[in-house]
Amino acid sequence: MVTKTDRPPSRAPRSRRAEKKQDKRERIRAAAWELFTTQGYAATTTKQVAKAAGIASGTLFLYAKDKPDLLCMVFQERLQKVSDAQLATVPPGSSLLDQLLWVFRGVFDNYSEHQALAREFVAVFPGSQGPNTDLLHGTTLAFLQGIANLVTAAQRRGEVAEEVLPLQAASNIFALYFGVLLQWLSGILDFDHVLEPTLKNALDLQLRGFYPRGN
Amino acid sequence: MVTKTDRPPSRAPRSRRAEKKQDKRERIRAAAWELFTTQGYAATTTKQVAKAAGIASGTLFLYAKDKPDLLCMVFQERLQKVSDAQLATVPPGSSLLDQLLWVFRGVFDNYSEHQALAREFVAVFPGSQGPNTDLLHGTTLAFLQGIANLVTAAQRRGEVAEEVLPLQAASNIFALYFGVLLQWLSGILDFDHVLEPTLKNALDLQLRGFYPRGN
DNA sequence: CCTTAATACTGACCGTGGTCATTAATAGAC
DNA sequence: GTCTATTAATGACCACGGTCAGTATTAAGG
Repeated sequence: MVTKTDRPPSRAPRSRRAEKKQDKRERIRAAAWELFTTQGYAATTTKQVAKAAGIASGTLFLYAKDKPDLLCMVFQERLQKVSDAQLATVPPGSSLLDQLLWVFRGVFDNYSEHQALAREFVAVFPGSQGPNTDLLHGTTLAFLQGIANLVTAAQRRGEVAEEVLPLQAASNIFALYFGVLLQWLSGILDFDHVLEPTLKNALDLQLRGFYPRGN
Repeated sequence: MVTKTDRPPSRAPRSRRAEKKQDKRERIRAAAWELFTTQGYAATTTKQVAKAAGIASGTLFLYAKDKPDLLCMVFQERLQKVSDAQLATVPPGSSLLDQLLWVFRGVFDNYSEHQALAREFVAVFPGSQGPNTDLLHGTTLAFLQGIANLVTAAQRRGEVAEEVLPLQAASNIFALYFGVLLQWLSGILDFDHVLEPTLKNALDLQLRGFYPRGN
């Protein structure tokens, strides 16, 4: 019998260690999500998360720099998924505005499922650091690129002027989205008004600048 | 002698209490600023601030809800001043873009004088609550209105289309400014590039949408 | 197999922000 | 002035996030 544990890690180092580490990561993420959503972020102690994940209290901080970074870990995965899902299913025939609203609707809906936690997240994210926060920044960048791609496509359709730089446009759009997100989660804005008048109006005014000049 | 402590607080209740309270507020603000700027926000304990202000540790939390709110207290005053100063001295003959850059230059310069602390501030501000944070929100609103006024003036000059809503415009502009601020203080952006290419480009693209449509 | 180096995990420990029962100060009524 | 009600200030106290010296686990070489 030559089989069984034959190929020692040919390239992908599925070493015992790496496997266990990945396992723990997942357990931590799951435990944090569960506790944060049921008890709230502030009311959950890091030691509770550690215990629920089956690790010692100090071990947690080998996987997240601190509590904020832990929260980012949880959201990184969710945002990654939504962002990919929405960008992949953009209605092809629609205007750029409608496509953007489609994308952001997905994101906002995702946040709204756990509004309290989302609130903590946006409160914490701008000042957060650490490996998971870095991951999240990467996700955000990919999202930005996705929006830029929508702009490029709109240019091909002649819907947007050639001289508009797609990434610059995406950056502006993202800033508007983020501003509305902050307003909503600070309680200044009600969820019912987020997408429909508020974000739409903001984007409308920005997109005015995209159209080919009326010559 | 009918003088001396004659008028009992006719309207403005300059009661002994209110006076002392105001005094303490100032002492706390001064102490916090001094310690935060010299030692850093994280390295300064609330008890240090209390001691430097000449009050007991617990008293501090009668004037600020928590440490973040204390930081907001410090910045509220500074931002109020800069914002007023810049809005009051806007170059009258310039384009809207130049006026906006004038205003934001003042704000950015102000932040850059204490970059490390500014960083902590923007990290903490979005999630902050409490009386001082509320004050700061008021200041921000006034600033927004100031920008809206610039837009209105530009409309009178025919530089901006009539159908653009000044407050909507101000809101979009502010979102762009805030985005750049976050980028800078997260280290993504160098200060030398903040105003000149980055913010200017963002505003340029937004202002395109303001101009009266061609023809 | 054994040995050694490297990596991962542990949990007692510490300083902090923030609370709250208690005490002090002030305002107003008489 | 004295008494009482209200508001402000105090600081001992506590739970938490985060650290780190010590221990266990795994990988690699012989």
